[in-house]
Amino acid sequence: MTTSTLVPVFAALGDETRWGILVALGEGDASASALAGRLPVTRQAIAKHLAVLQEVGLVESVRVGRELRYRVLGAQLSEAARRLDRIGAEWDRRLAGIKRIAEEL
Amino acid sequence: MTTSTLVPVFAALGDETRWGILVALGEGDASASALAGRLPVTRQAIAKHLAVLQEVGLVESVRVGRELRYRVLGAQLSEAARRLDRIGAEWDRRLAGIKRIAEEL
DNA sequence: GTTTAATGCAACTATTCGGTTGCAGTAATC
DNA sequence: GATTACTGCAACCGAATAGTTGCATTAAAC
Repeated sequence: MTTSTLVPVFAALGDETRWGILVALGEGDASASALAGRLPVTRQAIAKHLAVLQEVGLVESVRVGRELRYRVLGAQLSEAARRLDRIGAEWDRRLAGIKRIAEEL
Repeated sequence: MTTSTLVPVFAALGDETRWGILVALGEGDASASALAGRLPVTRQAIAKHLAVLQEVGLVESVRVGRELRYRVLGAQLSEAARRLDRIGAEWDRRLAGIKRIAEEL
């Protein structure tokens, strides 16, 4: 159960502004400047958030002329979801086992 | 797509120590004091983390004599995973749509 | 080539957060 | 009832973080 790379992903997802960015990017790829026009924070704040999101692989960037466009990587979200679900299921299995043992006493 | 209650859950999951607590609780229910014996932080630090985890519904507590035992709620993890997966799939669908439109130009 | 519009970098601030120590309260146990 | 062992609360500290402003840089557009 390697949670090594998983924890930073959740940390990245644990911020409202970053979700605002992800949702905005869901409408289509956009640059930090473009996003700044839609969200109530400065371009620089958004650039920092995008760096965090890119660091954990939730977005990727592509140069288009003089702008840097960002794209959401939905597959990475699904991957994190899959791993989380397996951990949750494992815990339920163990708890069920513990409960069964307790009831047999 | 109500992410309202979801974001704090991810914030809670974005900390290594809290994962340590969750994993330890996976071995069986335990009190903050008991967990302090297994993890490299003080009982009070663990108590704070447990409060965070309980706040977002990832653990629940039960009084047993003079101790407060905590239990992991794996189903909550799975629920969060399910919601995350749906969001990821939705984004992939949108991106595929955008890509298709772009290719048709 | 000058202008324009984007990104990159740096410094600074306020707040949050993870952690600690210390002590008060409370409920079993003997 | 005194002791023991757990929880609860509060103050404090350092580091990280979310945000800002300001300026330098770079590349397109005219």
